[in-house]
Amino acid sequence: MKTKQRRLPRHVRERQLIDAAVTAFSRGDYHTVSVEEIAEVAGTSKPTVYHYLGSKEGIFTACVRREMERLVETIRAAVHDPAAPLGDDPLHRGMQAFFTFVVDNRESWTVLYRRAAVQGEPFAGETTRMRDRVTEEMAELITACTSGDFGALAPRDAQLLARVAVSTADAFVDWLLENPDETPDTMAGHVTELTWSHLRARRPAGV
Amino acid sequence: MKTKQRRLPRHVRERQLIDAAVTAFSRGDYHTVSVEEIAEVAGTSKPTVYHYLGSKEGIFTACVRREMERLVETIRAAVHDPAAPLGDDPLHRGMQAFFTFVVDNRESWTVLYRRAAVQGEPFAGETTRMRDRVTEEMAELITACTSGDFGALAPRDAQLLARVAVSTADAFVDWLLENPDETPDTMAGHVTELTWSHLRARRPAGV
Amino acid sequence: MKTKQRRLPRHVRERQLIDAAVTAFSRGDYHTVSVEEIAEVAGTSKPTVYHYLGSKEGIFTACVRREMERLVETIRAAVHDPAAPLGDDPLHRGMQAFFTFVVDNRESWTVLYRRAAVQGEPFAGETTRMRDRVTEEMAELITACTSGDFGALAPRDAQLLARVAVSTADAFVDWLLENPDETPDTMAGHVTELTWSHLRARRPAGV
Amino acid sequence: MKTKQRRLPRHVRERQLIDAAVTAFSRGDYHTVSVEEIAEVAGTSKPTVYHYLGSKEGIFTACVRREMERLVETIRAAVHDPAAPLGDDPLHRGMQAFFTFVVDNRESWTVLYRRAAVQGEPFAGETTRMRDRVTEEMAELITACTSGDFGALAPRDAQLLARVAVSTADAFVDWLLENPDETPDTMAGHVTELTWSHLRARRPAGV
DNA sequence: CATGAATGAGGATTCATTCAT
DNA sequence: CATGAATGAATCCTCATTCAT
Repeated sequence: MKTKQRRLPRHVRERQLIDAAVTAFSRGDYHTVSVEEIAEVAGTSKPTVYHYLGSKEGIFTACVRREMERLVETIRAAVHDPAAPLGDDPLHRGMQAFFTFVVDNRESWTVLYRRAAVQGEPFAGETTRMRDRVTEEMAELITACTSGDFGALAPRDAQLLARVAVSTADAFVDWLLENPDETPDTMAGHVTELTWSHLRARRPAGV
Repeated sequence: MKTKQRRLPRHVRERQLIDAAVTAFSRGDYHTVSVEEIAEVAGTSKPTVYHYLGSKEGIFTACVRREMERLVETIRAAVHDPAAPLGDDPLHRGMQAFFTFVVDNRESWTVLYRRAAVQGEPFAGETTRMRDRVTEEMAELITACTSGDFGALAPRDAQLLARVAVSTADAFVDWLLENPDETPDTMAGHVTELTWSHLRARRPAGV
Repeated sequence: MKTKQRRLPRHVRERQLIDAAVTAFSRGDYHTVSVEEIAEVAGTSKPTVYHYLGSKEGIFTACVRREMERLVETIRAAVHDPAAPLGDDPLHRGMQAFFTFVVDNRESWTVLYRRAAVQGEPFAGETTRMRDRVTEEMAELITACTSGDFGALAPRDAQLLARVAVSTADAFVDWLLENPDETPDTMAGHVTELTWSHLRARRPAGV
Repeated sequence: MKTKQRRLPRHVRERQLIDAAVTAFSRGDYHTVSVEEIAEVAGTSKPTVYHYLGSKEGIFTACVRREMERLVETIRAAVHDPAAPLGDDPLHRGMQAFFTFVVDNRESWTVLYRRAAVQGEPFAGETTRMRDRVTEEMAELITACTSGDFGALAPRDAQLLARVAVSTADAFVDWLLENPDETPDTMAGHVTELTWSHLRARRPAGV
């Protein structure tokens, strides 16, 4: 039997709860997951969940917020990694970090990318905005990496490329799931290469 | 006043109902849309909806099934268009057909690609399977188009490419919505080009 | 066993439901009465109650509205009774009608006067406004009846008198409950007399 | 910042808590006010409240009990005021005391008269009984004051008069709130006068 | 066929109350 | 003593689904 840890300090319980919620929401739809279920996964009772996160919407938003923070932080750290060898492609490092995160935190990615995007929900506003941060991050990354090589990339083009990159990445997540011999690195390679090739195509003069 | 259409032949009524359901499901996710709402959009009463489609799950599945049929049919027709000029790229034609469909039937695409993907639902099995048919179609298309130029493309590679193509396409749908000056043709161009460039990258010997 | 009347036409059920709600709300507080309880009293299920009245607040408001309408109507009819003998005091007739109503509809009065007045509830705004209509009615009645005898009564005085009359009346309701030998007529006599005496006291020159 | 008062003698703490509870219960009805809210107003935590007052019902009852004690004491003191000039009407003094109390302790009166009256609550028995003590007090007062002038007033008549007096008084409370130029004294005058006039009416031979 | 009427089942939310520190 | 932490038990409300007309 799992020994229930009672009387936990606030921030520990809170983390525990969000962990549980991420797991739950990755398994099913916002509406399919009941608060009761989340409480069970967390090993607590419904009122406790409400006490800490306020409402179902609050639970969901908290998940998206926290996971997004983690993801963005991970990517940034990799991109700006001071220990990286000179001449190493930061775009590639960012992609690698991204894929590693996604593979190591599949549930997080599902919640972030698939669940947060549903329109017509009360929480749509906030979560969609947060979801878009990955794309923004990508766009900035791409802009930064390309500015030297091809002259300034139009912001709009960076946006489009970023979206393609993220979408592709998401497709790769499923792929990774079904093909265990693929690694985050391979995937990162593909996307990076794809992005560069796309860049070359859009800026033929640049080569 | 709403002119009630009584006594219509079964398949006509059924089509009307599915039309309504697609519209409704494109507005919100499975759980957000109530059967009552669907009945309202269709201009009938709930029992009628049940009479024709059996259950909410039945309604949803019927939507996905029908829209998928239409989409696949549209792509196939374009690819095998006997009126196409010789030397014209069938992959490009397929993409064009795809994007045109998506732009002209935004609701259908939303239901097909966004709503049908939710896991953890009773209907997940069937709709996911159907959703995958677009990818299959794409994979076949890619295989067919490339077999001549690069030698047989490994099925697995085709699969991966197809997924990337579809994901990218979906990203482009949002892009199209936000950038009205883009056209399905441009988008199709991008994806085709992307795919080819990816192909070249994977088969360096082919160039 | 009570044969449940199923499939009742809309307006019949609605009346039935409000009847039940009045009974229930007269027995306890807004919060003490559960919707389930109301449904039981009405011989239906909760969803039906919601279907017809929308929400608990809606149920309560509907009760107050309907009962207030009935009460005001009853008083007005008595005051303007064309069959009343000449020289008969309309104020007295109004009071009589009021007390008769209250005695015959004790539950209604409880809901109207005691339950509708609770401040700090979401419904407070509307119900308080309705509750005040009895006082308004009284004030008008008093003004009308006295205008001839004492010269115009200041609106403010009429207001105050009306409030006293209604308060007193409410006290009499309890009294009536505990003293079955008192009749609405006696009570009406007391209040009328009280009002007149108060009037005389406030307008000593008027006699 | 809230200065936490620790280690106060029991009865001081208790008084503080009841003060807070009266304030809270005057703002909303029994069910609308949460124990948490009371604790907040008192500047403590829920368990402390429970420690001192036992249960929500206990809190409420304690409020009613204490406030009733205070009110009755106030009236009695005024009625039996040894410093009162000879010939001064004790009934009037009592009324004056009553109104002054009510105006100075509006929250108390609200709790006492409006909140304690709800039937169908577990505590209804006790609080209603206490609430009735005001009326009893009034009845005794009236009996005492009239015994000399009109011969013994039947207890029943005294009861009825007392109720009218209290109801009227309550009506005047609202009136006072809305008409700041009225004073407790004026109000007391009205009620006294009203009572006397009622008495005269009931005992025509007495004049 | 078509529909107005009705409900079983389930989910979000709140709150009085109790421990363990 | 005092309190942060935790929950059992209700309560409001909604919705897919079924009859009877």
